[in-house]
Amino acid sequence: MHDVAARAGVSVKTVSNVVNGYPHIRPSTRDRVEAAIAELGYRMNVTARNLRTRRTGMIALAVPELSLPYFAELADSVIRAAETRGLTVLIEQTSGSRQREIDVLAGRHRDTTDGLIISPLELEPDDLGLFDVDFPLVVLGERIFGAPADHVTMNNVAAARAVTEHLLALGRRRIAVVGAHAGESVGSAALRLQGYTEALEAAGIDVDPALIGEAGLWHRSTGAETMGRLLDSGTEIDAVFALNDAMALGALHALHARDIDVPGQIALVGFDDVDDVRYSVPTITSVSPGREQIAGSAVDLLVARIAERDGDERAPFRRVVPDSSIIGRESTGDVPRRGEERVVSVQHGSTEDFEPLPSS
Amino acid sequence: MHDVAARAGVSVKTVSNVVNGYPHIRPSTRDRVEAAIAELGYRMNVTARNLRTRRTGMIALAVPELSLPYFAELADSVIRAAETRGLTVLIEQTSGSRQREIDVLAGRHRDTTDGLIISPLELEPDDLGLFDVDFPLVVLGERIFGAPADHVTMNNVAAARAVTEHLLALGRRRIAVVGAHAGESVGSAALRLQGYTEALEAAGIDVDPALIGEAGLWHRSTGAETMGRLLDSGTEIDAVFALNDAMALGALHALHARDIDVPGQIALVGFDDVDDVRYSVPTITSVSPGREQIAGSAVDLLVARIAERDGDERAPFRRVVPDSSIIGRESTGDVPRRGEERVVSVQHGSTEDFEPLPSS
DNA sequence: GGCCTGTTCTACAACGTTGTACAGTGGTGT
DNA sequence: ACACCACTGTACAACGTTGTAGAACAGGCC
Repeated sequence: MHDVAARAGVSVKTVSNVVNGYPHIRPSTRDRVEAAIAELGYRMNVTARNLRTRRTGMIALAVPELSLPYFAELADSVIRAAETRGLTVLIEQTSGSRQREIDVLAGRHRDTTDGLIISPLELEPDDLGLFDVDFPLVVLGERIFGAPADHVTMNNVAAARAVTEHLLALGRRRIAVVGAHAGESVGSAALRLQGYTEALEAAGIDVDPALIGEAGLWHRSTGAETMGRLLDSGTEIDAVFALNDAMALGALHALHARDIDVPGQIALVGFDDVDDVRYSVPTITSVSPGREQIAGSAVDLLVARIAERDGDERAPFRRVVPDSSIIGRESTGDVPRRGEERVVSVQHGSTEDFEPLPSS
Repeated sequence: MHDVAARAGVSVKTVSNVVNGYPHIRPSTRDRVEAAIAELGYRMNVTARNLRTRRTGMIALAVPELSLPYFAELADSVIRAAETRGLTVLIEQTSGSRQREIDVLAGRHRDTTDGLIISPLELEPDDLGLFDVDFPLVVLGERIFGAPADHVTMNNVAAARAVTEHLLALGRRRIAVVGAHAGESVGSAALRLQGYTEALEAAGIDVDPALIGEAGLWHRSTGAETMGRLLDSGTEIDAVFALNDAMALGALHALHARDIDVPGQIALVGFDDVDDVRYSVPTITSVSPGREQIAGSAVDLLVARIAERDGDERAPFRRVVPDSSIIGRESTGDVPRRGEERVVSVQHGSTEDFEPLPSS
């Protein structure tokens, strides 16, 4: 920058002003500076600017694992959303490690990023205090409610209820669940199970514990195992609600291994609407939680908090729930021809302010 | 850092030395400094250090899209490999845009990262000049050979040949290909097709153009379409070699839609060994290109180049080809029981120095 | 003419580290 | 007794940018 200034016959600060688009610059000066920049092939040193301005133009995204399709697609969406707002994304894999999630919240990337979007998998309501950080933060997911940070979450209960109602409407009565977490009252598992329960109760059907299949990690393998256990138990089953798509794919695998026809004998529904379920055999009906909206809202909320950083006004914490919808496919016999799909129902989202819960 | 120094009664530089583990420090001094750090809750400003040292501890990874499972899994592996070496990874999605790949090579993240690992999808041998950059660079993939940078690539020809030989050994004679790129002489498509051709010729079988299915983008959807076209063409087919797993899954979908039994009527093999093919119905035999090794080698090569930056010695450019193997599964009838898998064959990799090709 | 406002540019001092050069201090070998 | 070395710590000047304050000038208004 010094060299450019010398060559253009102006001060260093003027070069800085030109580069940053400061308006009050005589056109002739601007041209001279730009010419000098071009001739010398000058490029701004981003690190120095970061140091001086205390901004980096990067945000961190902490997700469990990219090898899980849901998070890979989420990361994809967040990166695109950030890009349109001029931000770069740094991805941190927490790998199902509680300590890694704590590290990230403790500000592992505080200096190199302007803010953090985290999708916690291991932290619990008891850890609410950890979310009281001094940098812009947006929380994703259903594990943590009431943290002192903006929150983007899915329409879990409503969507799960709609899924169950849909299966009931199709005449299914013995609806198994794959992926329950016994004893949990928060998290996707609990909320989706709640929707399931509500739908059954509304229909006057008792929840049969024999139909509730546990699965700790929500992977394809655990989905297959859990489905296998349910089938081997001898319980009568005519439909399966897998609490996410990975498990639905695993469950499908287990059903296939036992020569059970889907949807002929057993109907199957997943959750997340990842790309995979559109190409499995048969294709799987799933809940589309509004991934683009989740990513877009998360980035927007974070950008707003980053902008807020300079002043001293703090907007109230905000919770965003995007619209979700059930995409009917072959596994529920919802489509006339193979490969087709149709929106079976839509659950409307919402946006609201909330008060953080006190942390212990 | 000033405050810490004052509190500990030492100079700022001494604090710096303590933080950076400089050995010649009296234990008592070290203790005082560490106590002061703890009391004040001091944390080093990474940006300032980056500016001063011209190192960031971050590397960039440029891949087409995270929503493609192969790249999501690759990113996962690279992140883990980098982590064990104390590096953080910045992911750049090039989204199948030529311009984005050029931007990254032009040094979009030059200041914020210490080096770049790029997996080009759009750049061609004509663009070789773009790879002559002044920062540490490692190239992945089969599109670019001879660039002035270290290169990690798969054992494409050998693996494809082995796949084809395996299908021949199983008695298949009408082996279709899904995903060919007509007219290309570089890239995964050309190399894998070459392996296919070599195997057929070695077996004294003519290559039938009617069996070669084109597919531009290697997605599930294109795999399904291409498979559909091949089947509708009426050509006799008893095996399919999909040039990647995404297309294999799409092809499986198309086969299922026509009630064709796999492997009864048609055997199916993919390439990449992504997690998906272990849970499809049936499970799909695939080439495992050694993803962990690719990621590990790429990071190692980059780390070596980064270390080289200070001195003026330059090691010759290096090409690493990891071992690959064929994992036999249900789609080729290679396993006795459902869900099992076995290594059908292994192709050994190599490491060699090479001279870059002249760029036009 | 004097005052004010707006434009254009500059000088200086940060931002928070680390590299360099050097100054003590104490021990060792001759 | 002296030179020499290893250890321990310090002062200063960078790294490359931007915020701040203000100078110089022009034009408009009373």
